[in-house]
Amino acid sequence: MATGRTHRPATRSRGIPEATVARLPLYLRALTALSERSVPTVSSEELAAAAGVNSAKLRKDFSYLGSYGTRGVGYDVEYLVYQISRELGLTQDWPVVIVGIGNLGAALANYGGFASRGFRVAALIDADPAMAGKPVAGIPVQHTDDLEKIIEDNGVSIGVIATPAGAAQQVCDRLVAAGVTSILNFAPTVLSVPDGVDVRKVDLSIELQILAFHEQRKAGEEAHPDGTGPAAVTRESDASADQGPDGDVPAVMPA
Amino acid sequence: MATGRTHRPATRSRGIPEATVARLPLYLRALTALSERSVPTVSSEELAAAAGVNSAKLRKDFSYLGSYGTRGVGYDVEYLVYQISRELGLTQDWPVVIVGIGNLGAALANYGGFASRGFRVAALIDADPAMAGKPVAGIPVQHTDDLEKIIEDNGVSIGVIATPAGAAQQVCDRLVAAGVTSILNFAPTVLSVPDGVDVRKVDLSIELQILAFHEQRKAGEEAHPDGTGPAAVTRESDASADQGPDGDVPAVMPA
DNA sequence: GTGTGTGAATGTCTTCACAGCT
DNA sequence: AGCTGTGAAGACATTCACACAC
Repeated sequence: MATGRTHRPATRSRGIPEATVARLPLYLRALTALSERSVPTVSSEELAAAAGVNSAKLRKDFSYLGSYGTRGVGYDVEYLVYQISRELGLTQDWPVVIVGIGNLGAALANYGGFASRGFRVAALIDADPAMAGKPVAGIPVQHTDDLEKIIEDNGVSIGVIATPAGAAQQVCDRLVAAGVTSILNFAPTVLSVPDGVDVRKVDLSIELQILAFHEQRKAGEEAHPDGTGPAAVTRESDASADQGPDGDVPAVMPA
Repeated sequence: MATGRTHRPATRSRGIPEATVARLPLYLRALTALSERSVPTVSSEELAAAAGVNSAKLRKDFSYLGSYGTRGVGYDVEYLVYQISRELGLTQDWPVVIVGIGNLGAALANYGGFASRGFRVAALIDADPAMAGKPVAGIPVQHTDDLEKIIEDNGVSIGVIATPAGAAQQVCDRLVAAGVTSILNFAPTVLSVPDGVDVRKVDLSIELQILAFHEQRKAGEEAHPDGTGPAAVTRESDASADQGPDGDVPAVMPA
């Protein structure tokens, strides 16, 4: 299953921290915008503001890549764009397949940010025979039966799953068996994959739930300017259980 | 990533760790599935496997909510579903507006995972006059001109931005001025918001770039048959997943 | 003077391992 | 005997603050 791995030995000095990797695309976007406006150099302070992080973090992140700045001056925009692109592997072309061409799949297929970042939609795949041949975003949809051939013919190593939850694991298994080693999963399910396959997961529902948590907290705390927040946790007592400011009525929710 | 809140003051002593909050929806989904199969109790080990995390982490997470388990036995499924729902604020109804009804906005409007989790699409808003009145997912699209009125009339506090990048900040400003305090941003741009407004961001392009980074690394190091090679990843990230049992399609993406 | 690069300090998250309850 | 709940240890991430290069 997806979890795993009791042993991950010490990171060799070569590795870039995961948190840093996750921010590189952010910096890259900000730099690209500067590049388009022909801005030659930028300071950590300015770039950090554009990327929405603080400058100390940005400098620390860049320090893992190397010393690409000039003290007293800042960073050369074009040079940094290249270095980050290279580090992320975007100087090469990544063919990608999208499986599941429903509302979401179509939206993804139409997404313009692909080509500009080294990604190319190599194929669209759907299980519905009625979809086969229909062009979406200018690319004809192909049937799931041909999935393996499509992967192999195009040398695809990155797959995007936009199917309903029920189909996701099966699609995933076929993708992996055909040679895909990185998966971006939009289906609301936990995928299990063999070791060495990378899965990232995006789900609207989770994001909204996290927002709801903070939203609820705001509402509950606006009567506590001192920060004493609503009721301390109900340790021990499993009977009473209540803490929210507004006593909500029970009833476990439906699915 | 996602901004937990632009700058949370140091006064956070009673709170649930952000990392834990981000996993609660995951547990909730696994529990909901168990509930539907009428499973009465579950151990931390089993539930952890279903949610794709390890059991120590899960127990620690639950310990922040209270002592809801029974030693030697496990957790009562229904009870936990209720407790987590309440903690996340899902026992109440959250009206949500979606702004920008393009491919992505339509996909979001059609997303089934809303209602099942306490979210209700109160309105769809688009700047294109040609869209006005057209029903998407059974809900008529309204024009941007009426944004403020819609927000106020429906008591909306959560907004979803699915517009092109160029329009996002402006839409955001209007949402915030009208009273929205939580925003889920699908546009590939950094939004600036006043203190007290919570923004989370979902960006397809970033997810793909992170995958490309690891993919490149695998390719570069595949000469390590002894296992010294690249760490098995199976990422979880901060923008992740969830949802209900069958066939919902989540969505995401920038323009 | 200006702004980078980075050790050291601080804070957060995960994992371990076991005491304690059922 | 079994499984939770949690201090303590460890890994990881962020922030501080300043020496150093330009």
